[in-house]
Amino acid sequence: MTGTITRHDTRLASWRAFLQAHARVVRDLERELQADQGMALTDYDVLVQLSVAEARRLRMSDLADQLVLSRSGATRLVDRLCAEGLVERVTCESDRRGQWASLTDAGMDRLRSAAPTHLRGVQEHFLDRLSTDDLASLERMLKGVLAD
Amino acid sequence: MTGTITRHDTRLASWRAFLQAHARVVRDLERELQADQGMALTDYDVLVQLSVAEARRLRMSDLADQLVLSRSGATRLVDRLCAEGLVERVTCESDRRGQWASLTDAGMDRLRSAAPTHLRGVQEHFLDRLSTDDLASLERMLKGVLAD
DNA sequence: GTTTGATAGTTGACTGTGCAACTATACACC
DNA sequence: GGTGTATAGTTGCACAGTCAACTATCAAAC
Repeated sequence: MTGTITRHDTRLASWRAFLQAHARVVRDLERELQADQGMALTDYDVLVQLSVAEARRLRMSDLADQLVLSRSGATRLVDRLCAEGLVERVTCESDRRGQWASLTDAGMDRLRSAAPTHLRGVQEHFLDRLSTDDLASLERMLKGVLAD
Repeated sequence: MTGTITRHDTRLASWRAFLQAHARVVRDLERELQADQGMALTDYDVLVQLSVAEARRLRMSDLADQLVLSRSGATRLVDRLCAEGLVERVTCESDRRGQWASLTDAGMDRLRSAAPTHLRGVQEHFLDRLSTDDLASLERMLKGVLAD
């Protein structure tokens, strides 16, 4: 669009802040969730995605897309959660190649009990540091980054 | 600060956009840098950090902090870069426990040759999708998130 | 109905990263 | 000067995630 930038372009400061803020906040949330709930952040994310999905289930590929994870990554993640009884696999009737990852009641309970820790963290490390207006513009900007 | 939030708080949309935007952009940059330059994004980040540091060197712990990486992670990362000749370890004279990770000339060259690919990606996937004003507010907001 | 190409998901081999435990050095205090 | 505590960095071990190769199924073309 504009000409090529150099390593000293001042706009890169925003990019670096973006990277660092993400890394720090996620690292802290990860540690807190692990310490208080013995749960990995990715596992939590799966439960959230399934909990808001239609019929509390998602095709493996859609889950992978939501989590920005490779398909094999999704396979193994769901493997682990199945072993814990939080998720179950259901073969898709209309497309026999496919699998639903479906949230069990135990999974829903686990999500409910882990949520307070996680949400408190998100609030403390992220939301409370931004004004309501800021949060709105942030959402708008990042949706622009995500577009197409 | 404000009362505890629930999983349905509307402010969480900003948080989710933040997570997804980060994951998508970083995944794309990672793939492009790997494909075009055979280099991992983390490796690139090390070279950048060292290149802008005083005397082009950084103590292991400071490097770990900059990269938001564990100390063992930094050790192994520097191990790999030393093996490639892009970085070298220098024992710190004033504190014999310490090590400097120091950018070699080869490392500087490698950075210079990889930069165009990376910067083009950052521009395309991130910078060009935001206005100059947006980038400024973004930087301000994220520095607030990083504060203290 | 068979062939051809695309898609869904899993598996094997490998890599990167974290935590906990460890070694070595520094610093403070008696 | 010796003792105790903190800090810098590395290593063992475990585990999560990626890419490439594979199997099974679907859909289209003929």
